[in-house]
Amino acid sequence: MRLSTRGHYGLKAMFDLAQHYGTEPIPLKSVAERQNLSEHYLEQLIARLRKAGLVKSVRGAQGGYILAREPGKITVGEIIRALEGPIAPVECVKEVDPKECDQADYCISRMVWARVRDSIAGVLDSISLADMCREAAKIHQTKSFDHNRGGWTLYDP
Amino acid sequence: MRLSTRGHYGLKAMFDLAQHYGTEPIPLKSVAERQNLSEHYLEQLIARLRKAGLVKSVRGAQGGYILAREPGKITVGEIIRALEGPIAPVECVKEVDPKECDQADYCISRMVWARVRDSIAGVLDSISLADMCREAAKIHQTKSFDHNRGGWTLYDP
DNA sequence: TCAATTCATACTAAATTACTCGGATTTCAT
DNA sequence: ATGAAATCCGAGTAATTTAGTATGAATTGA
Repeated sequence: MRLSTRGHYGLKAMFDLAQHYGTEPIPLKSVAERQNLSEHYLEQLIARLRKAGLVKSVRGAQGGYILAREPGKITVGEIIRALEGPIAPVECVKEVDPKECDQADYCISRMVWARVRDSIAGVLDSISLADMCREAAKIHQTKSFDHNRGGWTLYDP
Repeated sequence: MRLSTRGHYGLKAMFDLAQHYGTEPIPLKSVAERQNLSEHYLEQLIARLRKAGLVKSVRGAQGGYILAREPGKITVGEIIRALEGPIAPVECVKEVDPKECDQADYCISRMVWARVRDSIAGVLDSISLADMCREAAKIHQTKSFDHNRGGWTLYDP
């Protein structure tokens, strides 16, 4: 029940783009460095995301990638589906074009997997990139608690 | 986000044993036939289930397998963990012994996967083999609705 | 014009999957 | 006792997937 690195790394990259949303295009190189990923591998992942219409590219020098929509309007579910295909613990309960076996309508285990699929999709579709950014901001605040002063410090990059 | 056939087939086999619970030991051969699975492959899967204490074996002629506990006391979650290992969409949120990366405590995508893991575990741990048997009985009833008589027929094997 | 970038395709080593195969061992039934 | 029915065990293997790397062409701002 594992995600491949495609979904894992791809989400990291999209989160990185979300954190820089509203500025210039972000080159993959910097995404790869910040998230500690292979740039060449990321290229392949972002190609899928581009084809799915989740990011836009700007070619040439000073080019890079920007989210195709604002972070609040892109869900983790869309990202994962673009990278890994339809959510499905087993083939016969794929969200689109399921390959049903001949016992499909009385196969009980199939119902279990359909429930798992719905539960996964429910979580992924309920989280947007904006949610992740908010979470990151919250954590950053916590981490900058100043133990010497015994109080909160302002984040000032 | 796929389950391997281990979990998929293994659950089918356990469900089959559950439907025959309380009788003689069930040989793998018959399980394999009913569930349409390779007997040799099932042997490997059931070995894991036995080592996990979920089934008991009876060796020799007229031998076979029986559930180690009644179907109501065995959850799908236990079965899947025995066959596939700890539930974890990504390594860093494994239920036991997670391999955390150095950014573990401020990695936001990690939190997403932890929520997915909990959601999957929640579903799997909430379904017992007895639940599946009840579901099967319900469906069988529905399927034997007699459209000619316009009423329900009794199941009489 | 050059350096930074995206874009596209092909290749590959390693791991995993989904089995098969062969045989040893145990035990019931006759 | 013997044979058939079973579990048990470990090795082997073809196909697929994974997680990249390699190479180079095309695009574009400074």
